[in-house]
Amino acid sequence: MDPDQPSSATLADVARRAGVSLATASRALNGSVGRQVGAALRDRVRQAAVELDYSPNAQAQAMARGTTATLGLVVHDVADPYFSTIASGVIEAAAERGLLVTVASTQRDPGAELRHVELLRQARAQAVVLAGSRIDDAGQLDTMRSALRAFTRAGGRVACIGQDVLGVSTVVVENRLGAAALAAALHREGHRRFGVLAGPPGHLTARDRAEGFGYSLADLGAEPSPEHVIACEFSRDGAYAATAELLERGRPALDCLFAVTDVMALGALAALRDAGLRVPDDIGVAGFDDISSLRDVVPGLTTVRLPMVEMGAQVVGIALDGDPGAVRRARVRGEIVLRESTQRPSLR
Amino acid sequence: MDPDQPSSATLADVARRAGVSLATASRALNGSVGRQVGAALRDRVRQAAVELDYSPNAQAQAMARGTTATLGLVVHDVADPYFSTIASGVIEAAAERGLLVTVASTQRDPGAELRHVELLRQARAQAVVLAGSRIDDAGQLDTMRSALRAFTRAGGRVACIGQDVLGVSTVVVENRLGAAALAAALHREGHRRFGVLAGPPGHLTARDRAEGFGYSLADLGAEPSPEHVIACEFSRDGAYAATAELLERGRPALDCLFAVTDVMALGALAALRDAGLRVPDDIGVAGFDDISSLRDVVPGLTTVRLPMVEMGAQVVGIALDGDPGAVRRARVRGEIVLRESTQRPSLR
DNA sequence: CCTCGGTTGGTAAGCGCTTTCCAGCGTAAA
DNA sequence: TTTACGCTGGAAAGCGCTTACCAACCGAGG
Repeated sequence: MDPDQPSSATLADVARRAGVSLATASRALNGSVGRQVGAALRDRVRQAAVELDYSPNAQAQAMARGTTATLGLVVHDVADPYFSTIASGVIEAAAERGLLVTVASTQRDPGAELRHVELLRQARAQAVVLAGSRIDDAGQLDTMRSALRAFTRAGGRVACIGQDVLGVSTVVVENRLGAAALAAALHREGHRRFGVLAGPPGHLTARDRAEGFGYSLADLGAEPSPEHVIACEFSRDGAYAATAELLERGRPALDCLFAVTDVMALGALAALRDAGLRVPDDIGVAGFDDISSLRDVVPGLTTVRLPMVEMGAQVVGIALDGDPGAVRRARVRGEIVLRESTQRPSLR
Repeated sequence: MDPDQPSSATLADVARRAGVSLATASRALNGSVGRQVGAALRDRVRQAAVELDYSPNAQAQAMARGTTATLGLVVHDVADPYFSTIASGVIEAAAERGLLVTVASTQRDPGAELRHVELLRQARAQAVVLAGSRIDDAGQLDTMRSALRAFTRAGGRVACIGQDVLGVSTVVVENRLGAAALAAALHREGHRRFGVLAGPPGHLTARDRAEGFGYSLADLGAEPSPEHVIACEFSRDGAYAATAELLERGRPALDCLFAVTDVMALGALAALRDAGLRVPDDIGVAGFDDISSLRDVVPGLTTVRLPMVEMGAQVVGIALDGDPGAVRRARVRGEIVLRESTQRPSLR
């Protein structure tokens, strides 16, 4: 209790004060399995612990027990509502299991992602959860695979949300199906001429969504023309720029623009607005994800709803439950949400 | 390298393989200060480490060194863009210092907040950062104060973002000033009759903003009438309900509605829209925070911009730098951002 | 040639816990 | 009464590192 000695009481202090052995103190406070401590001693130990304001050293416990109470979450960007919502689900599910979550935000830098997996290995996290699209780059995928293998070899568990390309347990997001269903729904509403803000070329999530959308339209005989499928950065600004460029190349006769994320759709909306086009009257816009804080935008954004909180909770289960070696998979499908942004009066 | 023995190589393994002592291996890999290891031995050790895919056990290092590389962040709700943006700043600044960030989301439960501070103490985190408004409850504040004191007594550092009421280092958000300036700006634009969606009664951030707004208006002779200052939940839905209720009580002759956060302003906008009122033509709406993903909403939301990423970075500095005992303070002011949501044509 | 300071490597003592193993004890079974 | 067994408490061996402290050994200065 010495105020200027910055270190807390140890179990040994507690044991001494309670007049018992270290073993008894440990058992009284953290009750190892199959062992009882006499009521009198137990209370004396607890009392001593309170008096000394004892706080067990989690590092020491981890060492002795050989296991930590940590789960690592690696996302591309916590500030992005998609990831922060997933993080929310992960943190909640982890808390229910008594785990603390270490969050790393890589800003889409594959190197940083790798470094964080290694850091989490050093931290001996029980599991690492990778959220965020993979990139189509064999080298990078390989490096990540071996980093993850090293992690599991050390006894850790791994799971990811997104594409099933790493050979680990995965919450597979049915991006292609969702985008295809969206395309079909829009087609059903009368849209025929589509533009696609397709995101970066190698970005698997972006690609799956763009391709699923395109394939579905092709089946319906309304495949978007290649010059209306444009790559862009995976962000609001990227979509804004791409949309602006599209408009500059002469106003295309499009019914609807599909952006592979809601955030990008927002950028498209802004660009269209700045160009003097009205949505949905002049052109429709659809997104993907159904970010909750964006549900109130006007016009209401047609999108594919992903249960992000549940996905976060689910990936924790997939990572932690079941056989350590087993590779488990869960699939989540998006739900089409049609709102005003695609309700073109002229198509009614 | 035994594949079915799930535990990684230890420093001892590395030392053995390199044919050196534990001490030398440790020094070669993590170079303790003021000690050199001969080049030949050093390389042999590094080589052995690579061959064994050695990964230092962070828990063991923490024990031996007496310090961890962890920072704890406690927020009310990671899914809320305000907090996730702050988290982004915190995580980035922490990463620059080689710290991993453990994020806890309390869902606004003061008990959970307390429990997490205790968990972070057990984890011997270098610092804990508390983001999120305090509640005006002497008992709760006291409990938190003593939890934080216990944390610092154990050698940890503490800082928070928001109100300076816990006696710890704080990034003080000038909510009153910001709200007052916003009120003045709106008054200057011609608004006179204001309504305020004031959030929950004890919520200090909500209160500061609502009061700052009201006081400023009082100075200008335009104090909102008490029945137009309504308490509500600190959420989109809370604001929606409150706005709807306000409208039900007979459509008030208001120029402008001030919601104490952007997210609440969104709820207000939705309620007004559902009631058939146009913004800004029939009534203006202003928020607070300037959430970036909301910058594209239509009508553009007048608000007070808070540099949330910077605040996150700053609170890390405040927590970690300088004298351990010192209580430091930084102040951040909001910047008024006038957009269309308050540009009432009739007031021009 | 001997001593001395500066290096570099090794030995071993922790860091704060958990848990195995053992001893002592009271009670039930024989 | 003796043997056995179930309980409870303690001693001590780690868990995987870091870091005094110590012992060689180097070349340099006396």
